[in-house]
Amino acid sequence: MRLIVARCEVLYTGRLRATLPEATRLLILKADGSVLIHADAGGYRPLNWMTPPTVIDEDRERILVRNTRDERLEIRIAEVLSDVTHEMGEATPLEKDGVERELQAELAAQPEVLGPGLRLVRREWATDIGPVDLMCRDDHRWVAVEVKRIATVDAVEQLVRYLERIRLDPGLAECRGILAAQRIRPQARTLAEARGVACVEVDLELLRGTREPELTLFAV
Amino acid sequence: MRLIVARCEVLYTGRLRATLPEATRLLILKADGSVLIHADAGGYRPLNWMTPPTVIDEDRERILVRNTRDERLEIRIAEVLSDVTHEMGEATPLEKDGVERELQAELAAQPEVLGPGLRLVRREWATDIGPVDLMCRDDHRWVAVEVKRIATVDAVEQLVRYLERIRLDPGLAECRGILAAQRIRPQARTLAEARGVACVEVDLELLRGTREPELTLFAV
DNA sequence: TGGTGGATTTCGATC
DNA sequence: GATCGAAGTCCACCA
Repeated sequence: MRLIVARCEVLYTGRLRATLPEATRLLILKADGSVLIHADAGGYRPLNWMTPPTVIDEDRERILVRNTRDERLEIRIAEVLSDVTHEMGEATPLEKDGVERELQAELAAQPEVLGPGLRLVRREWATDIGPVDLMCRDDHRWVAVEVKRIATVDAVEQLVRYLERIRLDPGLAECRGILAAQRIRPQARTLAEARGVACVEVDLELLRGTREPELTLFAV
Repeated sequence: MRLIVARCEVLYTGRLRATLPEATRLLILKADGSVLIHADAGGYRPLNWMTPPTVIDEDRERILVRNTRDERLEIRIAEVLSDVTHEMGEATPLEKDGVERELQAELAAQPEVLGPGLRLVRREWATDIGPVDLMCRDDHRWVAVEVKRIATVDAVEQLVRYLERIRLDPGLAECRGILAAQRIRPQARTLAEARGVACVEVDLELLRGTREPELTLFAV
């Protein structure tokens, strides 16, 4: 990894055109061909960047980065303040503990929190336009469940599309829908009501807790 | 801006839990409180990060970053290979030339590419659920246009929602819809057809060119 | 401050 | 390779 601190001007053309007037910035050239340009503020996203694969041409005044899709990042160097290279060794991947995925797993394990008597029939129930997250039953009807971390109107419409398809099957014509999410936006709630879809807000921490009662019972 | 190259292990808890096993990485501590952890590969996105506002506690073995929403980034330092600070001065903002925005501007300037006789009435035509990108007319009817860079089924449904609202006005009851995009996904095209919405794929470079014909006529 | 929609979204799974 | 949905999405705009 090469780290350059330099006064520079930057021009990007590709999916859009963008220019950065001359200022001091950090340039990161990664081993895989990634090039990032960071200012000393502005959060986690670079001002400009180019993702691999790239070809990098460099001389004293300019670093030109190109990729295979006609995108072009030109860094015009006015003054180099620092230019160091570090060997970093191999990359170890990030391990994450789900989000929507985990929510879906918890709800699959305890569907009754979505409604009395609800039991799981299948996760990822296939329809011809894609899988519904959970297919369940209660004592009377089939229930299709769409799981989101944050549910917007899009989630409602996604579920409604699935329901349209599911109900084409005579045996599933009475299938109802539940939108389950950690958070349901007001517009989504309104649309869901209009479309006859039920909304359930669920608390992931709580779900985790109810599955391992011994952990919460003896917690201080 | 402070740049630290160190062997370290990282733990994030907040919206999810994530761990990074010990390896050599670049730590960036920005003046505004942003903290980024980058590997020597993997494109423009940090492995872990924290966006401002943050509180940073540091000692020899550990950097602990917290924000106001119970998120927590703990960097356990095994060995510091480099630790430098650079003054970067104030940030000059990135100037960009649209994307969807520019596409919308080009189509507003030459709506006839969307259909014969089409003329612009208003950009950002207000409805009670948000603005339609372009409202036009041809010789017979009103035409609502939704502009996207890439159009998915969501774009079709967004336009259909607008049309529902627009047609409530008796003078606009006959309004038709056009989905205009650089690229229209097959599913979007299918749904658009089912919903009676027209699709037009447009080429931004071509639009730019047709507006400045002298540039293309005399190009080598 | 919260909601909504765009992004050079990126990223991954799946077909 | 194309497509579709999720993301610690982030981010800006607007009420």
